This record gives sequence, C-alpha cells and structure tokens, in this order.
Amino acid sequence: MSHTMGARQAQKQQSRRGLLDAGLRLLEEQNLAGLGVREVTRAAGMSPAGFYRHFRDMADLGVALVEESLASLHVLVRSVLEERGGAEELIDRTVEVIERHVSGDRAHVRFLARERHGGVRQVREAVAAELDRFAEEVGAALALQPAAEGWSDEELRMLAGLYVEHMVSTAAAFLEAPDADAGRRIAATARMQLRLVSLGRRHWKDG
Amino acid sequence: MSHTMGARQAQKQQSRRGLLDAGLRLLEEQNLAGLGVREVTRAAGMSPAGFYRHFRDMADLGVALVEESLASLHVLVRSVLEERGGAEELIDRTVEVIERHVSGDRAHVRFLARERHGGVRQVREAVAAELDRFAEEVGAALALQPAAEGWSDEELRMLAGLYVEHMVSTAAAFLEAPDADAGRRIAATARMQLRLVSLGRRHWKDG
DNA sequence: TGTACATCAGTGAACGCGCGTTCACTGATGTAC
DNA sequence: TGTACATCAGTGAACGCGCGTTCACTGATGTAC
Repeated sequence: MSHTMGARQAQKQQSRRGLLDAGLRLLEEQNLAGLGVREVTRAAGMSPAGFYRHFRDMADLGVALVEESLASLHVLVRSVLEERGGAEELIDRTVEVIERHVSGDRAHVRFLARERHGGVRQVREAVAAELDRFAEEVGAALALQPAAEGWSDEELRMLAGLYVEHMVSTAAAFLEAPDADAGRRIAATARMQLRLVSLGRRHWKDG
Repeated sequence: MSHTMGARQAQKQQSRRGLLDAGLRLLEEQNLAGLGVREVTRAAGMSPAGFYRHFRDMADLGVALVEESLASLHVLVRSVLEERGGAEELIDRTVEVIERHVSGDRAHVRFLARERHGGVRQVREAVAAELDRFAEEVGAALALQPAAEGWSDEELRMLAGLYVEHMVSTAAAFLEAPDADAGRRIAATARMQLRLVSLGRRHWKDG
C-alpha cells in the first residue's frame, strides 16, 4: 500500500481490484456461496488459475469485500455522528446520508445485506464483528451528548444497537425501493421512527 | 389437503415433506442458491429425477419453504397480539415468545433470515410480501388499542414497521447466540428497546 | 368381489457441461554487480 | 549504463467430478364395469 510501489506490485493491485470489482458486480444478483472462480475471473478478463495469485478461495475474496464494504460504511457513520444541530435536523441529515450512501455505493450495501446472514461462516462473522464495532462507536458518541446524562453503559449500548439496526434495515429498504416515490416513503417512515425513538430517549429517565 | 386422500396422494405428500425437510436442514448451513437438486434428493433418499414430480426447480421449493416458514411466524405474531396486560408484561411476553419460537423452529427462522436478502428473487419477493402483511396485521391490532387514539394510518404503519423490524432483528440475534448467557443478554436488550419505543409512543402526541 | 385397463410417483441410466484446482510454462519486472 | 540471473503474476491445457435434466421404464394404486 506504500507509494513506493514497483510496477509489478502496482499491476498486481490493479488485477486484484479487477477481481474484487467483478465479484462485487456479480454479487448484486447472487450469493457469495454461488459465485464461482471461473465466473469471476471471466468477468475480470483473467484466466481461472490467476485467481489463486490473489485469493485462497471465494470465502477469502468475500472477507476482503466485507472489509472494504465496512470501511465505506464507517465513513458514513462518522459523518452522521459529527453532525451538529437540533434533533430534527439531525434526523433529517441522518436519513439523507443513509439514502445517499445506498445510492452511491449500492453494490457494497447489497453485498452486506445479502451476506450478513448468508451461507459463508467467515463472512457472516466478519460482518457481525464490524457491526458490533459500529454499535460501540455509536455508543461512545452518544455518551458524549448531554442527553446521555445518567445513562449506564448497558443503556447506551442498547440505544446504540437500536440505532444501528435501524440504520441497517433502512438501508436495506432503500435498496429494494423500486422508484423515487418508494424511496421518499421509506425516508419519511425512517424519519418518523427516529423521531419516536428520540422521544423515548428523552423520557427514558422520567419514569 | 383433504382428509379423503388416497394412499397414492398420501405417499406423495410424504415424499414432498421429505424433500422440504431435507432442504430445510441443508439450508441451515448454506444458501438456497447453492443448494442442488441431487443434494436434496440424496438427503431425502429419493432419486434425482423424482424431484421433478414435486417442484419445477429449487426456487420453487424455496417459495414453498417461505410459505410454511411464515405460516409458523403468523402463529407467533397472533399470540403476541392477543396478549393482554400492562405494557411491561406485554413486553416480557413478546420477547419470550420470540425466543421460544426461534429455539423451537430454528430451521425456518434461519431460512427466512438468510433468504430475505438472498440471491433468489422469487423467494426475496415472497418474504417481503409476507413481512408487509405482518406489518399490516400488527398495524390493525395497534389501531384497536386505546393508546392509538388520534394516530393516523401512516403513523400506525410506521410504528408497526418498527415493531416488525425489531422482531426480525431480535430473532436473528437469538439465532446467532452462542450460549444461554448470550441469549439472556439479547433478551434483556430487546426488552429495553421495546420499553424505549413504548415510551416514545406514549409521548408521540405530546409535542 | 374380481378382472382388465389407466394413472402416475419414483427409478436408474445416460447426456453434455462447467466447475475448482494443478501444473509446467512464459515473459515482463526487479536486482546484483 | 549494461549484462546476467532471479522473481513471480498471469497463462493455457488438462484432470476428474458432480451437476441439472431427459427418458423410457416399473410397479403399486386407482377406476370402470
């Protein structure tokens, strides 16, 4: 990954990207478990044997895709958490950011949704581990807010989990939206749901 | 399905069940898209060609599994909706029912979680349609509660959607729980989340 | 009840095919002097 | 800078294998009389 990379390494990186991109594209319409070495190399314009210079097998390629999928999600979460402003604007921005992310990086989001409960254990575990890290990150950010006064770690984790789950299922819903109108309805629903959660949060320490 | 079924039809039904059961078992560890005709018939003790007396192809078998998976989920939703009692007991019972359902019908629940965003369009659409029906059913039940006074249809649908999503993700979490202790933590978190949603609901019409 | 014919769930063999993986290879890139 | 050797990403052919699907069949069940 160093910038002092020889021509050979640079070419190898490029081939690897070619395989990952071809895989990602093919995975929009099928499962990782059903994806073949020959299929990916064909789509990437490489001979089948070449695959093994980059990955041990398909699961290995899958794990690499999880890593880059979640790297891009990390950017999203950060940008939501760094938002400032009142609760309403924060909710609007959050839903906007999710929608934009899904439309800008469809393939990665679809891959995550599909393989999160998919048939390849290593990949499932990689996704679960990363989502847990998100929830932690979100929990840490929540802890810094004044509204979190008096909340225990457990309570913060539970709230963070609720937000992460909501984010994931909203993203999945956007993914399936057949047209712009459906997208608008999903966004409206997601905003209301976040508002309801926000209300619950505000009154958590009342009763 | 009539009780006046000849021996021939009864045997055919039994073979069909054998295929469905074998498929369901194999699908605990892999995707529908990766499941083979030969694999299923082998597990069911039938010759490969026999498969075609029952299903057109694997997607067809998958759709049949969605139907029975959701029939069993329907029972669960009904039993939750028919609960009476205070909010706290209702929440406790809901989480209990979900946990019991997951441990009693693991294979069906896993199948739904896996194929909901899986690689077979027909199956994905069947699952989505059924989950929508659930949300409607839940919404209709919510509308009958005194707490729903003044709520618009849209608001009720949004709340029902939140509950259904929460149910699904809680079920998926139970599925992955490695031991009883993890199960207890998941249940505790789910209860708190439902309590928070319940609070939000109570104050929805305040502001 | 008995007989003759019809139905059809399940069989077993056969087909052509694409798969994952291996192997010795080639030739461009890298390195030592 | 030039030369001789080493490295190694990618090739193309080959392998054995299990796949989905078809087909003519068998024999138990169903039906008509």
